[in-house]
Amino acid sequence: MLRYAIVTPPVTPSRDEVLRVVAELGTPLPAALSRRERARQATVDEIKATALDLMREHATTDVRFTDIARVMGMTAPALYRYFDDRDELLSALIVDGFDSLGAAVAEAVRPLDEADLPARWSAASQAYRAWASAEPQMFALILGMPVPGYQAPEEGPTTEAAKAAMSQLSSLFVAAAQRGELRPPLIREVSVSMADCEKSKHDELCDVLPPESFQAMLQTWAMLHGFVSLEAYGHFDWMEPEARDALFRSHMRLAATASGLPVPPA
Amino acid sequence: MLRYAIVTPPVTPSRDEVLRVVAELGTPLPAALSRRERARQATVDEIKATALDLMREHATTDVRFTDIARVMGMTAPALYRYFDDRDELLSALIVDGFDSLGAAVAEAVRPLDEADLPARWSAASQAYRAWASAEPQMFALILGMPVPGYQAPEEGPTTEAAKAAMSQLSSLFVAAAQRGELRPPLIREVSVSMADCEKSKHDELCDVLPPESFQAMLQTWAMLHGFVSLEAYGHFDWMEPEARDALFRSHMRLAATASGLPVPPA
DNA sequence: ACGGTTACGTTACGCCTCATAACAAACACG
DNA sequence: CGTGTTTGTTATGAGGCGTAACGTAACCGT
Repeated sequence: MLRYAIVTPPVTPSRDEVLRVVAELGTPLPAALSRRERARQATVDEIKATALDLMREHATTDVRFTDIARVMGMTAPALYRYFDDRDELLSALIVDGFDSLGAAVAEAVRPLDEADLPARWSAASQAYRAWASAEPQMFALILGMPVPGYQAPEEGPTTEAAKAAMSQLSSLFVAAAQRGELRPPLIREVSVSMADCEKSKHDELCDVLPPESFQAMLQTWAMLHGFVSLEAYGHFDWMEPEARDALFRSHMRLAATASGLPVPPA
Repeated sequence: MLRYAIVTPPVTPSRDEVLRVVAELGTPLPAALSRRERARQATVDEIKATALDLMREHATTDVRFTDIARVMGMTAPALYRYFDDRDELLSALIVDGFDSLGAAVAEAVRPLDEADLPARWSAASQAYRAWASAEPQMFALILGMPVPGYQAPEEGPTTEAAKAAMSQLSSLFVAAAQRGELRPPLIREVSVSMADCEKSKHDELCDVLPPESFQAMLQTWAMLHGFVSLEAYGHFDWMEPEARDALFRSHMRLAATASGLPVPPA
C-alpha cells in the first residue's frame, strides 16, 4: 500500500545538503552545527518531506502522525520529539509552502531578461498556476481554508513567509514602475480608504507605486488567484487542458491590460 | 458549552414547514408524505441544520457525528439511520450549500428592475461575496478543497447543484446579450479549443453568447471568485473593511468593463 | 382492535488516531 | 569509564468513526 523505499530519503544527508537546507531556512548558520543538531535537522526535514509525500499520495491535507512514522520506520510518539503537535507540523509545512511557492515564481522569472517584463509576468503567473496545480494540497493549505481544527498563529512566521511569497508579485509592478513601463490601470478611481490604507500597511510600495496601481496589483492577484483556485479544485475540469491553457493565457493578458503592466504579445 | 435550546428545532414541524422544505428541495411532492416520511425528513433537516450550526460555531468544516447527536439529544449511531457515513452528510451539505448560494444571488437580483443590468450585476456579485463572508466554511466546502478524506462523487447531485448556482451568473450574460446590451469583451481572441469546448459542454449558452463573451464570463467568475476567496480566507484582513468594500466595487467595475457587461456607475 | 412488520434509537464493541507517561538504549563529554 | 542528555520505545488513556445486536414504538393490513 505504502511504498516505503520511494518516500524514504537517506537518514543522514550530506553536509552540503544540510547547509543548503539551513541556508534556505534563513538560519544564520552559527559557525557550524553539532553532529546531533545536524541529525535532528535532518529528521525534521524528513518528517516534513514524508508528510508532503503522504499529502500528495492521499490527495488530502490530512496527515496522520501514525502514517508518517510508519513510512519513516518509526513509531508515532517519536515525532513528538520534533513537533509539539499536529498544528506545529502544519505551521512548518505552511511556511515551507509559501517559501516553495515564492521560490517557484522566482525560479521561473530569474533566467529571463530583466527588461522583458511581459515575459516575466507570463512566467511568474504560469509558475503560480503550475505550482498550485502540481500541489493542490499545499495550495489549499497556504491559501485556502486550512485543515479542520488547525488555527493559524496570528502574526507568526507564516505571515512573514506569505509576505515574502507575495512580494514576488509586487516586485514586478515595482520594476515596471521604475522602468517607466507601467501604464495607468484601466480603473483609476481609488477610494480614500484604499489610498490611506496603502500608506499605513505597505509603505515601502507607496513610494514607487501610485495608489491606483497598488489597487490594480491587488486586483491582478485576485484575478490570478481566482483562476488558479477554480482550476486547482477541479471546477474547470469540464474544459479540455488546451482550452484551460488558452483561457489562462487570455486571463493573464486581461490582467496585464487592466492593471497597466506591459502586455504579453498574443 | 453547547446551547441545546437554541439549536434544537421542534421535532415535529408544522405541515407548512414541511411543505416549504419539500418544495425547497424540489421534490415533486407525490400527493403527500406519510407521517413517517415527514418525521424522517424533519430529522434529516435537523441533522443538517445542526451540522451547519456546529460548523459555524467551531469555524471549521469538520463535523463530529458525536457532537451533532449530542446537540440533538441523541447518540451518534442513530445518525447512521439517516446518512450512511460522513461523506454522505457532507455531500448533502454541499448540495444545500450550492442551493443556498444560488438562492442568495437570486434573492438579491429578483427585486431589481430587469432592465437595470448594472444594478443586477452589482447585487449578484455582492450577494456572492456576502454569502462567502458570512459562511466561509460552507464556501470552502463547496468551492474550495473540501474536508480531508472526503471524496466528491463524480457527476452526482452536487454537480447539478453547482451548475444551477453558476447559472445565476451566466443568466446575467444571457440577459445582456438578448437585450443587446452586451458589448464585446476587452479580450476578443478566442482559441480554437476554447470555442470548440464551448460547443460541446455548454451548448445552451453558445446559441446566445459569442465564444469571446463565454470566455469573458468565465474570466468574470474567476475575478469574482478570486477576490471572494482571498477575503473569505483572511488574506485581505490587513485592509480596513471600507477599503475592502471599495476594492471590491472597483474590482467588479473592472470585471464588467472587461467582460462587456453594462458597467455600474461609479 | 390485534399481531406482524418496519423504523428508530439505544448500548456494547472493535478499530483507529492523537497525545502523554514511563522506560530503555545511544550518544556526547568530562 | 560514568553521567546526563537526546532519541527512541512500549504502555496507556481519551475520544471519534462505524457496526452489531438488541429493545421499543409506531404503522398497517386484516
